[in-house]
Amino acid sequence: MSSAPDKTNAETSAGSGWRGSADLWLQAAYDTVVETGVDAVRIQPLAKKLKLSRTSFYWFFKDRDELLNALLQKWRDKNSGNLVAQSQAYAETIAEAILNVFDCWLNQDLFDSQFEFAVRSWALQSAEVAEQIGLADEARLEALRQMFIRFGYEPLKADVRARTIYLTQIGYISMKSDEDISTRLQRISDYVEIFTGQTPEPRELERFYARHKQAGDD
Amino acid sequence: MSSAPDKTNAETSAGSGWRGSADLWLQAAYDTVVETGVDAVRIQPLAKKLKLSRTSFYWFFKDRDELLNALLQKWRDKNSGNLVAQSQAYAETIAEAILNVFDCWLNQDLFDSQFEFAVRSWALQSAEVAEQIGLADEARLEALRQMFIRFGYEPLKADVRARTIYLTQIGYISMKSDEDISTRLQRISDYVEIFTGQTPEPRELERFYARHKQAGDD
DNA sequence: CAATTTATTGACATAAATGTACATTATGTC
DNA sequence: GACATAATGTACATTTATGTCAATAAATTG
Repeated sequence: MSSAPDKTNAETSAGSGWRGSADLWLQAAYDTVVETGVDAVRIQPLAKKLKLSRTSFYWFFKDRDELLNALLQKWRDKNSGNLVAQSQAYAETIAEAILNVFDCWLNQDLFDSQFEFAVRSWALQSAEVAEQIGLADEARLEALRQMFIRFGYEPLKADVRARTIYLTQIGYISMKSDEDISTRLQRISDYVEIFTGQTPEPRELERFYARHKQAGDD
Repeated sequence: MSSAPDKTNAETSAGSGWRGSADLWLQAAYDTVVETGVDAVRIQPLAKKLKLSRTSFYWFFKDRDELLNALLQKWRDKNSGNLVAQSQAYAETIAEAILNVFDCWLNQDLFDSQFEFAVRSWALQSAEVAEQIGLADEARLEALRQMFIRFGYEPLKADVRARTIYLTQIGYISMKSDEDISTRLQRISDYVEIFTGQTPEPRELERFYARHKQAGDD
C-alpha cells in the first residue's frame, strides 16, 4: 500500500516523454488476460512485450497482486454498468427493451465479451474474483428481471425470462462464436420472439438494424 | 512417446499393492482442474497431495503434457457423448424431448458441468483445447437442432431454439449457480415453455420430476 | 527364494518467475 | 544549467516448478 509512490498526477499516462506508465502496464495486462488468461499476466513476459526492464514495473505497482486488482477494477467499471443501464433504457414495448439490451452484445464499447470470459475463468482460482462475479450476476439479473416486470410479466415468469436472456449471452461468450454481425443480426428477430413470447414489430427491428449497420460498432 | 513404459496391463488402477498409478495421478489432476483450473495442475503440488515423490509421476506419464492430454480425453469421453444421446432419446412431444435433455443438467453422471467450465477456461491458453471445444459445440448443437426438426420446427427456427437451449446451459455453468435441485425444478416448466413456445403437459412434467426426486442424482 | 517387473525415491541440473537494493539516466522546472 | 523527481536498469537472493539419472524397494512370477 505505502511502498509504491503516488501516481496521482494526471499526466502520467499522457504523452510525457517517459516510456512506461501505470496505464501502459495495465493495458498490456489487459491484452494478455483477454488473449491467454490471468496466469499469463506475469511481470517478466509483460516487460518483454513492452521492451522495458522487468523491475521498472515496481515503480508503478507494489506487486503483481496490485496489478491484478487494477485489472479487476477495470472489468467492473466497463461491463457491469452498461448492461444495467441498457436494461433500464426507455422503451415502448418489451421487444424494444430487449433490443436495447442486445445492443450490449453487438457493441464492444458497451460490453467486452472477451474480457468477461477471461474474468469468469479467473474466478476459478480466486475466491475474491468469484465473489465479484457473483455480485455482478446478481445485479445484472435483477435489472433484467425488473425490465420484464415493468412490462407486466408476473415476478416468477420475469425471473425465468431474465435468466434465459442473460444465460444465453453468457453462454454465447463462452462459445466464442466467430459469426459476423450480419449472421447474428439474422437471428435477432427469432431471439426476441423466444425471449418475450411474442413477435417483434418490423419497425422495432428496423430501428435496431439501423443502429448496428453503421461502421465502428465492432 | 517411447520413454514411458507401457501401461497396458489392466490391473494398474485396481487394488494392487502399489501406491501410485496412472489413474491416481489423473484423478488428482481432475480434482485440481475442476477446483482451480489447468494452471494449478502441476506435478509438484499433485505429488504433495498424493503424498508421493514428485518424480514417481514420470513412471506413468512422459511429462506434464501427457497428463493434460489424458485429462482432455477424459472430458471428451464424458460430456459430449451423453448430451448427444439424450437429445436423440425417444420422446412423444418436443416438451418431453427437451426434458430428456434437461436430465443432463440435473444429473452429474450425464454431464459434468464443473469439468466443462474448467475445460472451456483452459481453451484460453491452448489452441488445441479450443479446437476440441469447437468440435464439441458443433456436434451438440447439431444434435439439438435435429431434435427440433424432428418435431416439425422449420430449420431456421430449429437452429435458434437449439442455440437458446444450449447457450442457456453453458451460461448456467459459467454462473456456477448453487441453487439446490428443488429450486431448479421449480423453473423447469417455464424453461420448457420458453424453449418450445408451448406449455408442457402435466404428466410430462410428473415423469420428469419422478426421475429426479430420487437420491443420488447430485 | 530368486529373478523380474513395477514403482518409488533423492540427488542433480535448469528454467522462469518474484521482489529488493542500489546505481544510473532521463525529464521538466526554477 | 542545476535540481529534484520520475523512470529505468543491473545485480542479487529466493521460490517454485521442470525433467533426468541412478540407486533402491516392493510386488509378482516362476
